[in-house]
Amino acid sequence: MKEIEADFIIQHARLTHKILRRADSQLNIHGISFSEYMLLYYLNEAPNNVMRRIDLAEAVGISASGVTRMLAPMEKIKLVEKEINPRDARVSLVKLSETGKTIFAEASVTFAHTAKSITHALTTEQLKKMLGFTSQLV
Amino acid sequence: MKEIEADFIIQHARLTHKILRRADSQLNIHGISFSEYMLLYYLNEAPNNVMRRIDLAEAVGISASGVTRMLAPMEKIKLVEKEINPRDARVSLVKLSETGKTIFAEASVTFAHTAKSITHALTTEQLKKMLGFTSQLV
DNA sequence: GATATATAATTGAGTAATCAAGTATTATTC
DNA sequence: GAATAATACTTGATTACTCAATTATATATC
Repeated sequence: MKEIEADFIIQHARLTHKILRRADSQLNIHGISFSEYMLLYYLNEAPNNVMRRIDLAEAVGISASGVTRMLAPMEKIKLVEKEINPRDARVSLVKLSETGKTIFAEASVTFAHTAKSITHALTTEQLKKMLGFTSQLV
Repeated sequence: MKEIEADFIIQHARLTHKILRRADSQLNIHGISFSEYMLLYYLNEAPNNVMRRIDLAEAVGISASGVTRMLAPMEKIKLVEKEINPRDARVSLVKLSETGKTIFAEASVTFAHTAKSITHALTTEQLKKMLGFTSQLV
């Protein structure tokens, strides 16, 4: 008797690689990687498009130092801007710039297309169910 | 109106990071990473515990060169062995060693535990359904 | 059966992440 | 209110990959 839980994790990992390859190569057109897209995604959702770096790390699922390293080039090409938190000088806030918003909007069209092509085997109903399950595990 | 497909991909990626962190830190006890566990997993499933490097790459979801780089240390500690394919000299086969089998068996106990702890929010029935959906996307 | 094309694997160079340690600031405790 | 602990972030060193190019072999085509 096989363990379904372990099986699920293995299959999940396989799917991850497929998604990553596909999304990365498609988003490449907009000059961003999938991780960068995710980062922009969370900034776009955030109130005032501002987040603390540590919360961004938590959201995207990478380490604090990973965020620092990812943001450096994104700041250079002005996708995001650094802001100070007057209440707490330890914190360095990240804000989605106008350029960032534009790029994100454009990339989102591509991403939606990629997402649809990956999930086309499932009906909306099935996908909704699956998203519900996934959310319970995150 | 939000795109459910895109949402699903984002949630999937979040779950991936959670799984990876958890699995890596747990498997660490056995001296292997999650990718190494996956590699052993596919070798363990393979007939005669032998696979071509390129098929291993495809299974695990990394590049051919990634496999070469991953296997080097695993060969050194004798988890796997190199074998020649007499029919095709381009191919270099990889075989799960006896040590590898033992380590994999031990790590599988840990991994099953990790997998259960990640998926505990879902019933077996739900998980079965989710695995079915995931398989359709891979 | 020689030439062109395809396949399997490796290697060099580069990138993206990690962890551990360090800095700066804020919060807690006595 | 001084000392200790906690938090947010950055940096150095390392690791785990990637892609492009290379080597070696096998297959297809003319």
